[in-house]
Amino acid sequence: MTGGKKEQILDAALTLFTERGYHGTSIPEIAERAGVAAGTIYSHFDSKEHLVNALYRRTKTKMIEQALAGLPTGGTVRHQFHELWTRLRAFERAEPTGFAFLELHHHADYLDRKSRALEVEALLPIARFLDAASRDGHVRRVSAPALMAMVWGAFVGLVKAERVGYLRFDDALSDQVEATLWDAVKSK
Amino acid sequence: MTGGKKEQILDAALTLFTERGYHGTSIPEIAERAGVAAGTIYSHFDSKEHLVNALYRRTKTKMIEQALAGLPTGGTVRHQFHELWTRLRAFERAEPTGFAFLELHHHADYLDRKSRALEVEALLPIARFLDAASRDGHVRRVSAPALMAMVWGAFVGLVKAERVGYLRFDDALSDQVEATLWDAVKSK
DNA sequence: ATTAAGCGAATGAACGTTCATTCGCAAAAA
DNA sequence: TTTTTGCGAATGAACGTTCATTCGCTTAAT
Repeated sequence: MTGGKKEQILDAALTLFTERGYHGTSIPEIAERAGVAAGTIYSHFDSKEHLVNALYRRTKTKMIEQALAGLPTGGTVRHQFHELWTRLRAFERAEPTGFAFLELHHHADYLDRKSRALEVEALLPIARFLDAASRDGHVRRVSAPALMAMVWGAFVGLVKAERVGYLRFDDALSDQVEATLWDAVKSK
Repeated sequence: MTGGKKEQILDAALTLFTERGYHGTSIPEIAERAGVAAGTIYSHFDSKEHLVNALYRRTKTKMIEQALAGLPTGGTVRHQFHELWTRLRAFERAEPTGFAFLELHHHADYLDRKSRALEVEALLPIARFLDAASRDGHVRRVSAPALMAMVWGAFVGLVKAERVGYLRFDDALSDQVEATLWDAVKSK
């Protein structure tokens, strides 16, 4: 079976790209951490650029499946928001390095067309949710992209603050912040 | 005079480090963009690492002076928040590349002790503002670091969304978002 | 005439990538 | 059963390139 080593390489690359960035990580370093020879990486990926794109797609797809796809369309808008928030946080808890990797490599210029297409696909469920909520007058009269950027930005801000040691993003804080942001977003 | 070329080098480095990252930018590239020889960079900075630290400090100091230092301590808390928001946005408008550079290089491992000390110094005025507001019961009973991370994160989220073309962060939107965030933060 | 500033070719280390070779194992031959 | 053959996966030394940094020289200033 060939899957074993390929996964090892992707896992090693995830850690190193997240810690030191794409250009700050060398192929020999990835090979060493993965426990394979440098040449082996090239029997699984055409180039360093193909590797980072494969990793980006694997990680982003996981996030879409676990956090964004199949959000409930029924129930109250508040409940839908709760579901989105909870799943997003669950994904970040389960895959903190993956989440950080996606943030760090967002719109990087070595991402190819296929990877960029995934970015848009990820935003679609949120955009649909906000559009529906806006149409029904449940959220503030602020443009959907702006609300999205605010809420997403706040979430990322909290995750980064935790990573740097400024706070602990535990369940209690998550509930408080969710309530705070909903208060900000909901129509008055 | 030596200042002319030094500034040119710093300006070139700011643009390139922001566009391609620290490891993605070479010294010869910086030299070419600055219109100086590669060797000249080394008569102004000991190394690439010293250069990025000098640039970080120059940029962060500007942001502290223009946006964070000397915030009003009198007046209503709402007015203080308005002042903070307005100055932050003014700085980002005046120096978009500088703002992006600081975001990108936040807590990077090639920053030295002096540079990291500036990060804390930058946060002090905001922390003081939030502590005072919290003591007087004007803001939500959520920890100050969490409120800070949320508001800062939302701001950064909007700036990033604009850079990528998802929205236009104009005065009207800025006012709407400021009001929205204050609504979220203020005590109920 | 002396000094300082700037230059850019030169340097060695490290990079991404290649490729001749080896390895481990399953199927075929004995 | 034991041996041989064949093959894809894995290896790591070696390649050309690019990197950060140095240094002997030229130019300009005093």
